[in-house]
Amino acid sequence: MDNLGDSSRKRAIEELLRGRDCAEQLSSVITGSCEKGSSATPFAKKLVKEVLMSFTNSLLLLNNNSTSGSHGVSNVQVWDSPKSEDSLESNCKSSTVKERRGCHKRRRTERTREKESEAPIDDGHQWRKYGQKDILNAQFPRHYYRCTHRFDQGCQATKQVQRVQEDPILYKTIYYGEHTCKSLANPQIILDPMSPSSTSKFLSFNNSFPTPSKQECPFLSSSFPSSVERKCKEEVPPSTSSNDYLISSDLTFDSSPRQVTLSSSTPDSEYNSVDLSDVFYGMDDLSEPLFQLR
DNA sequence: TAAATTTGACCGTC
DNA sequence: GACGGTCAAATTTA
Repeated sequence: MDNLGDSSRKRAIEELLRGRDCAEQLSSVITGSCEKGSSATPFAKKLVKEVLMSFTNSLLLLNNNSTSGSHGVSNVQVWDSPKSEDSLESNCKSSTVKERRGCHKRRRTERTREKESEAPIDDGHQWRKYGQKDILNAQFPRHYYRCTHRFDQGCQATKQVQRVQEDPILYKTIYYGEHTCKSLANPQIILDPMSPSSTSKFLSFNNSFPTPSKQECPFLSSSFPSSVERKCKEEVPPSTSSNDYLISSDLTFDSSPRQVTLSSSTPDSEYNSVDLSDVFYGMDDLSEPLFQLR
C-alpha cells in the first residue's frame, strides 16, 4: 500500500474502524437473536466474523505499511481488567430521577479503554456532551460525553476527552462501557449478493462522514485557542461526493503472510498508525480458521 | 423549533 | 471537605 499517501491511509483506516464497529454491532444483534431462539443462522454468524476479519486484516496491513510517525492516531488502547462492573444503574436504581442527580460511583473499577490521538477522532458513534470540568492540577478541562442513544436505546457508553498536559497536541479519550446502541451514524455495509463472482465487493459508507461539528470536535469552545479550532476543523476533510469504497474481492487472508488488496475510490486523507490492540478489540471470538474471499 | 452545547449545582466517593 | 461525575436549565446552533 505504499502508493497510499498518509492522508489516504488515514481515511482508509478510519473507514475500516467504522466498518468493524458496525460489524461488531451486527454480531451482537445476531448473537442476541440466536439466544432468543430466532432464525439467525450459523452462516449469518460466520459472515459477520468474516466481515470483522476483513476489516481487521485490512487495518493490519495498513498499519504495517504506515510509518512510525508520532502524530496522527497514535492509539494507546487498554481495556482495564473488569474488576467489578459496578454501574451507575446499580448504584442509583432505587432512586427517583430527581434524587439521582449527581448520583454516581467513581469509575476506577469500571472497564475502560484509552486512546490518545492528535485530534478528537470520530469513532463512529454519536456522542452528546453533557459536562465539562476543570480537573485539579490539570491544565486543560475534561469533557464528558455520553452516547446520543442513551435514552432511546439505553446505551450506557460514555467517554471523557482531555488534552494531554505534557503534549497538548494530543487528546486523551477514555471510553467507559460499551455501546449497546445501533447507531444510525454507523456505516451501512452493502454487499451485493447477486454477484458472488464479481471482481469487487461494494461497500457503501452512507453518512460515514457526518459534517464536522462540535460534537466531534469538542475543542471548538472558547476555552481553546483559535489555532486549535482551526486545526480541528482541518482534521476532517470536506465531505466528498461519495463515501463509497470499492474493495477487491480478490481478498486473501492467511495466518501468515497476510495478503490484502484494497482499492479505494476516495480522495486522500491522512492516518499514520493504529494500535493493533485496537484492531483486535472485541475479536475474541474469532478463533475459527481464516477464510478466503474469491 | 428541535437538537446540541454550556455551565453552575448537586451528590457520591475518597 | 475536596474532588470528580452527572444533572438540568439556559443558551446557542442548525
